[in-house]
Amino acid sequence: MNVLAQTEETLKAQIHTAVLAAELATEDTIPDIILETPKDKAHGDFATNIAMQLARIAKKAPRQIADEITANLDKQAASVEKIDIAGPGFINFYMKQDFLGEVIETVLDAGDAYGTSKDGNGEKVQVEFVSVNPTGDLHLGHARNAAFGDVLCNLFAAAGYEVEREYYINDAGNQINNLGLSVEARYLQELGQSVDMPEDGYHGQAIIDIAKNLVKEKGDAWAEKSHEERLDYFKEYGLKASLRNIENDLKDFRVEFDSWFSERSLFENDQIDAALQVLEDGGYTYEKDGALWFKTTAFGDDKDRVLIKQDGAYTYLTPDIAYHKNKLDRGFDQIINVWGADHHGYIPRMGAALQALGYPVEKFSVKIIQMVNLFEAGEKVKMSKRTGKAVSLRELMDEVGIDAVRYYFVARSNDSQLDFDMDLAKSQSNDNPVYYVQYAHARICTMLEQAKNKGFATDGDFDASLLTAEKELDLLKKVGELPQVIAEAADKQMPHKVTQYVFDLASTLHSFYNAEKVLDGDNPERTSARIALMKAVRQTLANGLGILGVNAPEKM
RNA sequence: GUCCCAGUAGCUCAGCAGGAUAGAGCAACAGCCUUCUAAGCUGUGGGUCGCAGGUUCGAAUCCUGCCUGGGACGCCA
Repeated sequence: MNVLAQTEETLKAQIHTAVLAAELATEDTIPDIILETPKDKAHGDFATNIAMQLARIAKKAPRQIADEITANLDKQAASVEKIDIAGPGFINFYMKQDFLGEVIETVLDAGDAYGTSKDGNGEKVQVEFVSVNPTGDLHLGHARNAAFGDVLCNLFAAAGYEVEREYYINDAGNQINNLGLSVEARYLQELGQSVDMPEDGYHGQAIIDIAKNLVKEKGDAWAEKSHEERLDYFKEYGLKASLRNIENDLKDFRVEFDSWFSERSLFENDQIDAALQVLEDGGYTYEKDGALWFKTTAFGDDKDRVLIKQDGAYTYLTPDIAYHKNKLDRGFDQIINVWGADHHGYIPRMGAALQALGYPVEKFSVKIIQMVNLFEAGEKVKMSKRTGKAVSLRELMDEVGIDAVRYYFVARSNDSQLDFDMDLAKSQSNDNPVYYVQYAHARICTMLEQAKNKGFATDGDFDASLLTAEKELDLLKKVGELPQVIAEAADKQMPHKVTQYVFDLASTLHSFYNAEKVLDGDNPERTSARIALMKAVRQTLANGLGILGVNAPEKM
């Protein structure tokens, strides 16, 4: 299945055996053999630093150790052509030329499944992301969260985890009241009344649109009703409309959730009181100043947190504790939350809660997505809920394009802040690296089309050993890396590794394309091999882009 | 004051479970289209890896302290 990994495993095992045979270490003292792919091709196909690591154990000079290892290595069994000892004691392995020969067949046989693995062992992972309050449009920052979360889930799925995407709907808090008030104000304004927006109102365009719709559907019927009656209705109406907008926007952004979890359902099922009871029974709560407190300091938090306020209402934390309890009770091996940087301070108290409830805290983790800074006309735009001034996901999709936005947001580490230059994204969208990658895919598709038109066989047998040009070997090696890239990106939860990989592969393809001709009537056998190579690269690019949720076009 | 993230080329960022001369894109400069898509390729220039210590055969990577920028420290959500 995974040619490269198999080759590496065999080589590692042979090195292991050689070290023992040379009596440089024992089964107990031998370190893990680490193989790396040298950055410089002059250093071979694989390299290991084992000789340096053994220096202490064997009490010999690294280069001497390296000599002894190579003398004891079964080159034949490891498919090694040549060995060099270099630098301070690196052992460089040059593999027999055909070690990459099976790559193409492996890729073509696996098709869309190439790159996937079973590393995750079917472990059940749940990722909760976006979870924006249903009080307006999704904006720039949410888009980053959505792209990251979605690609992370794709990665988990590809790496053999069982993954579920969940959106937590905050439909029970104060903000729903504010939503109702905001819709009410906009509604009355639509009807020509001069009404101020509430202090904590939501000023975005989304609420205005909702109010317009209300007027269209119901006319001024609700202006006559009592404020209380109206508010009740507007809250529900606003909530439903907002959720519909959010779901639509996300769907168009190619993000679909398996589960939408309502905060209210926790109230309705008494799950909050149940969670509180467990905390109380554990002796983790106390009353002070007319409020109920949670001793999060017992688990390393800065200060204790209020669970029930003086006025008898829950704080935000309380239902959230019940929510996370609910998640773990659903039997996930891992629950991952994707949060904005402004929520990072919330992690210790959530961790505290889960510990107090008796869950292993390792099952819970949070990925923090750093802020997105918006630049327009060279100036940083301050985003604020109050003014509603922010670029929405919808605008981004319309003006920049879905592929470009998704790619852009997962091109960087989630730990780094991100500058988003709206003018650049709009005006120079052709400079976006996503097109570079897509172009590589389209280029291959054109070649394959040409091959058909010119009468070359595109499905026949081929001899992979004819692929000996430097650029061909580069491509084979790169293509062979995908399974490890996906496995590592999933394991480290770093989607941007895939973005980088796909870019590198595209670069290798473009370089090959400019150096070698694929369709050559004078050399039909090599042409067949190259066509097969192109098909493998195309598949690999498509699979990588698939993980990113970016289209792989056949023409550009 | 405490906590989190970042500080690497002119700009935006990779690299950080320690390893060989620190990489890419953009920008700059010089080349490459009668030949499968030039949204491409090839080459050149450009770096005290924030600063100072420490750990070791070896540190951009690990530890400590400091500096700078951003974020968080609510009986808001």
